[in-house]
Amino acid sequence: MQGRRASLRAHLFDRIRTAALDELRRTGAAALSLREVARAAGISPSGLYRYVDGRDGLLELLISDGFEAFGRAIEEAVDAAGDDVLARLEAVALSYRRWALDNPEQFGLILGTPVPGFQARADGPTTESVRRFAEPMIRAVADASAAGRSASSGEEAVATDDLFPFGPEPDALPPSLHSVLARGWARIHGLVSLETFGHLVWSGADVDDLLRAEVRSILAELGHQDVEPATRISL
Amino acid sequence: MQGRRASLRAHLFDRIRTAALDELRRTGAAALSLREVARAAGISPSGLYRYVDGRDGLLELLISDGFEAFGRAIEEAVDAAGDDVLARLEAVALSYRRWALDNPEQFGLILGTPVPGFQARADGPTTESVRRFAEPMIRAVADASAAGRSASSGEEAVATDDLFPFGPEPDALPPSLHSVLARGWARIHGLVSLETFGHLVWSGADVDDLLRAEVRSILAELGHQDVEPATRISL
DNA sequence: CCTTTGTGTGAACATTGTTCGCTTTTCTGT
DNA sequence: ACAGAAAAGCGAACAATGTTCACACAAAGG
Repeated sequence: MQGRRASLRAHLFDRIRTAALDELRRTGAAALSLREVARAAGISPSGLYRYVDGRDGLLELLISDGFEAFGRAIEEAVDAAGDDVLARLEAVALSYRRWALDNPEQFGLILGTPVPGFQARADGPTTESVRRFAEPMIRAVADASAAGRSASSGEEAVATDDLFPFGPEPDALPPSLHSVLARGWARIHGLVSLETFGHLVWSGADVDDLLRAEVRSILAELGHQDVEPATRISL
Repeated sequence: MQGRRASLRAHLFDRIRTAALDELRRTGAAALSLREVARAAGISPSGLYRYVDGRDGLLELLISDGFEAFGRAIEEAVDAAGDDVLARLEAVALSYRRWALDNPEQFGLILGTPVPGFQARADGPTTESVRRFAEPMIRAVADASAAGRSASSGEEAVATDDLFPFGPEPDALPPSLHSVLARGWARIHGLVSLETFGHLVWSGADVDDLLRAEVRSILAELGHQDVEPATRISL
């Protein structure tokens, strides 16, 4: 059998993966101990270096996995949301929040304060994971943008896939989408990260409600007249 | 002289302060070394414990100082912005961004991923600093909200100070302000934190422009008809 | 003046990340 | 099939970290 070594290696690598994730969940990224991970995986600290390039390598693995899982969660939510543009965008926002609250340490690791020494290399696995993470969100916003444009101009709606056939290359985004995408993402991420990191406790607000308001506001600004405007706040 | 000891102590404490801040700026919060701070301050590691409760104490000091400085920067900007509600809110957003970009490590420390063991005690200095940090932003939003209400209803504008005489107690905020405050802050913070942490490089967007658009959007939703609506994005 | 209180030191300990030789196991080419 | 190459894992070692503790010394106060 050719794969005796390979299969053992794959097995151990999985044990390391889950051990690292457990440790991250328990103690957080800043306090993540390589030796502890090695203990939990049943390997010597030095042996870990055959699988992962030191502590930073461990973090890179966790970051990549984190983006992957985060993207999958969003994708599943938006897929389950049906065809309505509003429902899909709402699914993005609410699943974004839920995943962050359910995995605060991972969320902090991948989108919070960057770890000091670490910089994702373009060839590393992180880059691809980030692409996969961003795709469902980009799609939802692009759909909403296209639909809004046709709704406000009375034109025929154009299939988004024809407009944005971004495949493997992520640079194929039309620049006009950049700002609306950045603003939309930032609105969701702002609320969610503030809440996840504990800075929104003073307001007793239901963050899900705030997110829904933001989604409606985004759609309204994109030209969707059908969606009721964002809740007008009166004192 | 009664203050021989006290003045020496105050002097050394200042050296520790600046040494810690330097170290934070250089290496980041996660890699902040108590021994290095002690070296830079010209004191033994154990001697530091007479001034600060270990590494967490050092972080608490830096967090408190960070909120303080951040709040001062915003306050100065909004004070220099004149009386126009739009200009003041824009000053909040733009100074928020500038301070974050100028002090990324401090920004990450106080508003990014929380440090694992640390939790601000209600009696600690952090609580008061946070209050001072939030005040100028709250004021600007409250003013905008009040002005927007009177503008859309045609009523006489009411001085904000009469409406919200929040003094020392921060709980005196009217609950109706909570959601608009949270959403406004989140929009600014979302853009700024994403940019500061390096997650907005793909969009070549000018974040200042995005922030201005958000400020206008907030004002529009608060009932300011005079302000031009947020830039309508066309594909 | 003598006691009490505070200040800073140095040695010690446990724990961390990382490197380096060494042994043992698996693969590979002839 | 078997010798040589490659890989895997281990344990010892090293520097550096946070924290504690007994001790020496300076200041304060009756």
